[in-house]
Amino acid sequence: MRYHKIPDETIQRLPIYLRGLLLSSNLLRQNISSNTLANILGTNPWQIRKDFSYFGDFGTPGVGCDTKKLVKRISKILKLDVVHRTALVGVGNLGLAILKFPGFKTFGFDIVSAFDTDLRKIGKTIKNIIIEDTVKLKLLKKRKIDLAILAIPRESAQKMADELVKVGVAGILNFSPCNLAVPMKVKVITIDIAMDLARLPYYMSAS
Amino acid sequence: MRYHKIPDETIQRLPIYLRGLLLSSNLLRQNISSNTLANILGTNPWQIRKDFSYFGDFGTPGVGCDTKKLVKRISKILKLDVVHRTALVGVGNLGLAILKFPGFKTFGFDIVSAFDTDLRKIGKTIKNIIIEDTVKLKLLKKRKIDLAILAIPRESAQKMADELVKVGVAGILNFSPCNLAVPMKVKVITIDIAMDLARLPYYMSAS
DNA sequence: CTATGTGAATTTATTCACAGCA
DNA sequence: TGCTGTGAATAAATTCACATAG
Repeated sequence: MRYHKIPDETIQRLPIYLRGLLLSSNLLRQNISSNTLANILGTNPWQIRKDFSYFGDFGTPGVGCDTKKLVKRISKILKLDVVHRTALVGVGNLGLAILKFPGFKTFGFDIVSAFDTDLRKIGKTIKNIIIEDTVKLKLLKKRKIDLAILAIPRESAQKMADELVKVGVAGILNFSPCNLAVPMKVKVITIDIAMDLARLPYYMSAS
Repeated sequence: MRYHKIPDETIQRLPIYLRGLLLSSNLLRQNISSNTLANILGTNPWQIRKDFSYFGDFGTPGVGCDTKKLVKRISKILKLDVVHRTALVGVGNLGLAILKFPGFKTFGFDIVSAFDTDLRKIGKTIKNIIIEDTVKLKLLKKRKIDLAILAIPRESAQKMADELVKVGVAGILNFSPCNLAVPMKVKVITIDIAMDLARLPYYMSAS
């Protein structure tokens, strides 16, 4: 099954695998078995083997998979093998947390611009990035930024998304609790923290 | 199909439906059709109707579904019909954002305690909540808090999760980029922002 | 003897299409 | 006529079980 379309669910899991592999390779492990990886991630080995089977052989039976090779291959599939110049829109508490979070760089995301509407914030510098006025959003095109993180209140989210689309952004990570209507060619992934929290009680044992 | 186990995927979607319904009822709409709701949320009507069919009749053919009734029913299923006393562990940038975010209350989550290890933060008050030392985590039991939001660096996440389990927490919303090993009876939902961002480039059109 | 890779079997979810009700 | 609710049809994902390779 070497030549096969990778299912969407597999794509969803690849970043998790990548995380586990990087964690493991930090420990200077050269090879890893599906069992070990499953343990680290809290999944099962079959799933991992099946997922990997969609894009080629890595494993040596009896030994495991070459960690570095796997990392490279998965990064390539996810297009994380090139640096993605990213803009942050909305430098509130959440925006700040995102701006200061070191974990993005690991996966090739470089936040190079930050925007806000608040005059008190505009002009300030955080992590070597000057916060600029959102009216200057068209700078994104010049700066070759095609990815944006949207961390603003719901009320203005759709409007700002429209602006981002206009200046040529191809992907948006949206933290506003709402659906964003965008052209088909633009991909939006929404993280709605309250929604994830809202799933918890259902699964919690009666207390 | 009135008496039927609700599939997991449906449970995952219920909070989204709830969000849409609340949004819609804010507009003083009494009834809503699966088509309208699908438009708001960016899904399709069949899915919604199918999902709703697992737990009873709401709709009036030709008219739509009673918004209020639906909200009540979904809230009940997700156990969001009671207030959940919640603790925040880790008051960094992300923790602050969470603490100040008003959206949790809508779904019945009341953040009543906050903890940190940083001596400079302990004792400070934010939103009427005094930040306490994590060594006092056992207070959770006394305060009848069974739900925790964990917003701390990965290095200490597992250790803190162990503590939380010890003091009787039944659910954890985990923002650390790692799997948490917990007893089966405890439910963990992990939000790994970098992981979600890492899925974006794959879906972005070649730029 | 251990761990991979994958067809086949099973389970689960999505989509369709339409009967039936207001 | 418009919209619901749901069996049936389709599609997809997960799990199993085992042949195979080091």
